[in-house]
Amino acid sequence: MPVDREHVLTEAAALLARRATTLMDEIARAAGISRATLHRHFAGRDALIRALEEHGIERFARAIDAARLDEGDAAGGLRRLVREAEPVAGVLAFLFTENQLFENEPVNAGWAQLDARLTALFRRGQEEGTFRVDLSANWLTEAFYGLLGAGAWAVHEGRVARNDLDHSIAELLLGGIRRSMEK
Amino acid sequence: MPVDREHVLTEAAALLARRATTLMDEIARAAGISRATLHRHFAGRDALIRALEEHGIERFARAIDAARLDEGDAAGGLRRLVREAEPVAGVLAFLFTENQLFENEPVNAGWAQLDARLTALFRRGQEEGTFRVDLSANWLTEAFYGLLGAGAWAVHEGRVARNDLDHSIAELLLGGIRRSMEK
DNA sequence: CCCGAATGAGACGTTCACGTCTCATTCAAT
DNA sequence: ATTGAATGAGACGTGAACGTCTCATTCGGG
Repeated sequence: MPVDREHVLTEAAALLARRATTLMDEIARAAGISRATLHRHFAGRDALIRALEEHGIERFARAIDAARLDEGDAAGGLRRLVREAEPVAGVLAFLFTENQLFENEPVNAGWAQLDARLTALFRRGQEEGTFRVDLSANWLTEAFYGLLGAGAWAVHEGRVARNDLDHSIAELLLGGIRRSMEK
Repeated sequence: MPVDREHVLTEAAALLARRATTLMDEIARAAGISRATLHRHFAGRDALIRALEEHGIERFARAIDAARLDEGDAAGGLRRLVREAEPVAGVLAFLFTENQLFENEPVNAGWAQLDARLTALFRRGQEEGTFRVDLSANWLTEAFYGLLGAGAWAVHEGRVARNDLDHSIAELLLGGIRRSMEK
């Protein structure tokens, strides 16, 4: 059967996110293929990482598109974003935690653009008066990545049900831990 | 001059959190010592990682103690915890993101205990009625680590001022992004 | 001032994962 | 059934980082 490139990248991201030194052999086995085949599809470890970056950035960009951040109120956009980005969370977690990889790389540009779109969403919410202004849009962007990564990991470890993930992330981000009267 | 063990560990954590494959030589240089001296103080790379785990767990345990999680309401405890844990955030970020290191390790026990203390705090808040119950205490614990790590990273990258970090983390966790009427 | 301890610089051998290659086997399409 | 492509299993050489060691130098206490 032909190798499912998408599947390989997903498995690789899940492993690499939590142990950047994961062996090529382990990645191959996790993806259900042999090390030889892994090398046939990705020229080497570096090429695999690059593919991971490209793949993650592209999928996340599509998720942002699908979330239609400009429509409706900012909170709704954020909820849609969480839902759309959830399948990419594992890859994003890897790129986010290990993103010193980009140093002096052109890939950086693509990443910065995605950051900018997120930041714009938060800024819009602040300007519309629905998001608090004592937390900077930059920080909210970072927090988004952090929570998404933590969520992906929690699901992977079985501490959170995958079905609850969207709700757990979006609600914590929007409403916080404290019980609120206005809901 | 004598080697400042604490300083070496802090620098090592900062580098390793971003790139787990950081060379021993780079760690040594970042700490301002030679590779030879680094090896004189830590038997090897593994020993350095172990020391990092031990050090991080111990410092975080002290932070939890200092936060007096049992006193007052849960929200206050969480605020104090964020403040006390902030100096350890860099080390914790490394341990949290790279914590597949513990597999089948006794160190795991120490971690589990810290986790339990955090989870207990969130559960207490839920039982007292001040924390929402639609987000599990386990998830809140994971989210705490995620946000702390993201915060440490954001400060390191200059996207958030260190002075704002406590407030940024604690307020986002407690109140969320959405502007609330009840404050 | 002297002496011991600690450090820096660098050389050296070893280890281990990587990347390449070969060969047998399986799979899919015709 | 046949053929070509893709895969799995495994061997092999290479390279880079590691850990150890030596020697000169510096630092700090007596």
